[in-house]
Amino acid sequence: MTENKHSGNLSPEFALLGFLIAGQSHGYDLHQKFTAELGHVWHLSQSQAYAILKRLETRGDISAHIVEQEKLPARQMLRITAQGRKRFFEWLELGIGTNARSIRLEFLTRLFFAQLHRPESISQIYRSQTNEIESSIVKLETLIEHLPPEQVYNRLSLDLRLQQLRLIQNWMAEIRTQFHISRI
Amino acid sequence: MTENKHSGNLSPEFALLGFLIAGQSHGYDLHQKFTAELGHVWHLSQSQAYAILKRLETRGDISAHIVEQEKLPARQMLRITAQGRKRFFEWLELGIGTNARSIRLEFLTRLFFAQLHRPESISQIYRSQTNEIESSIVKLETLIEHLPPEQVYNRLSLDLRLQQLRLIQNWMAEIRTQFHISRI
DNA sequence: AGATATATACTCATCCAGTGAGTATATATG
DNA sequence: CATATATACTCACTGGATGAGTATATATCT
Repeated sequence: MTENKHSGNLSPEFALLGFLIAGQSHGYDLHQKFTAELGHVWHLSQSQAYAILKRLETRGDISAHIVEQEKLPARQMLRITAQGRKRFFEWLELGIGTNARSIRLEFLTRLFFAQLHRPESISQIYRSQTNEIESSIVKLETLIEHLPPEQVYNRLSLDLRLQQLRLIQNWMAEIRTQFHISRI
Repeated sequence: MTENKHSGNLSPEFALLGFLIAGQSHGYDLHQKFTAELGHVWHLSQSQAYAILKRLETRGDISAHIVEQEKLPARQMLRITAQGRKRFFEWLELGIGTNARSIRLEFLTRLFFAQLHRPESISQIYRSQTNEIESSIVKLETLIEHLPPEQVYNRLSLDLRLQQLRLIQNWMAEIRTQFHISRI
C-alpha cells in the first residue's frame, strides 16, 4: 500500500497528447519536443514514445494518416481526436500525484501544459496539488504514529517520505512565487 | 537520462532471495515476511511475488520441490542455490541507487539484509552509498549550472532532485547514528 | 448449528513499461 | 571520399503490476 499504486502513472502518454493539442505532428518530432522540453523531468526513449502513440491510436485518442515523402521515409501524421482532447483536459485538471516522484513528474508536466493551453486554470491545479500533499502528510503522520516500534525499516522509509513531502511543500511555494500564482 | 535507467530496479527480487538465505521457505510465507518487514518500503503484491519467484527459479537462483500436505494445498518449498547466494551478496555489497526513490527502497532493503546476514559490512555499504550520493550531487549541480535558462521545467525538476539528494544526506546521517555506524 | 470471515497456498490472463538493436536514406562535415 | 549525424520508424523480448479466480481449513460470531 505504499508506492506503485498509481491511479495512473501514465503522464508521458498525456504529455504526448499535450503536444498534439498545438497541432498535428509525427512520432519523431514529438519525441524530439518531449526530450527538449521535459527531458529532465521524464526520460522517454524513442521506442517507448512510438509504443505509447500506437496505444493512443488504438484507443482512439489520436488518428494517424500516412504522408509519403519524396526522399525520406514516410511519416505517420498524428492528430488528436475529440476524445483525446477530452481525456487530456480531464487529466490536466483532475490528475494529482501523491508521492515525491509522481509529483515531480506529473505535476511539472501538468504545469507545463496548463501554461500552454489553459493558463487560467493554473491556480486551481496548483491548489488541488497542495491540498493533496497536505492531506497525505497528515495521513503519513498518523501512520507513523501508529507504527509498531519494532518495524525499524518501515519507519525509516515512512520518515523519509514524510520529510520529502515537506520538502516538496517548500519547493511548490517557490513555484507559486515564480509563476505568480495567487493564493486562493 | 534522468530516471528509470536502473541498472536493476530489481530489489524485491533480491529481498526475496535475502529471506531465503535464512533457510528454505515457500511463496506464501515469503510474501508474508516481506510485507511485515518491508511493506512500507516496497509494495509487492502476492501475484508479483510468485511471478518473481518463478523467474528466479528458471534462472537457477532458487530451486523448488513440492511438499504435499494432508489437508491444505501443496507447497512449493524453495531453497536458494549457490548461484543465488552469490548473486545476492554481490547485490548487497555492490548495488547502489542514485535517485531518491531507489535509495529509499534499495538502500533500506540492503541495510535490512546486511544487518541480518553481513553486519560486518554495513559500514562499507553505508559509505559506498553516501559517496554515490555525494558524487551525484556534484553531477547535478554542474548539470543545473549549464542548463540553458529557457528550460524552466527541466530546471525545476533538477532543482527538486538536488534538494531531495541533500535531504537524503541528512536522513542517512541520522541512520548512521541510529545504527552506530562508524565513520570510515 | 449455521453463517461468515480470515488464513493458507497458488495460478492465470492481461496489460503496461522499457530497452536495445535494427532498417533505410539524406545531408553535413572532415 | 569516408564518416557522422539527422530523419523516421519497427521489432523482439523482458520485466512490472494488477485483479480475479481456485480450493480448503480454521476461527469467530450470532
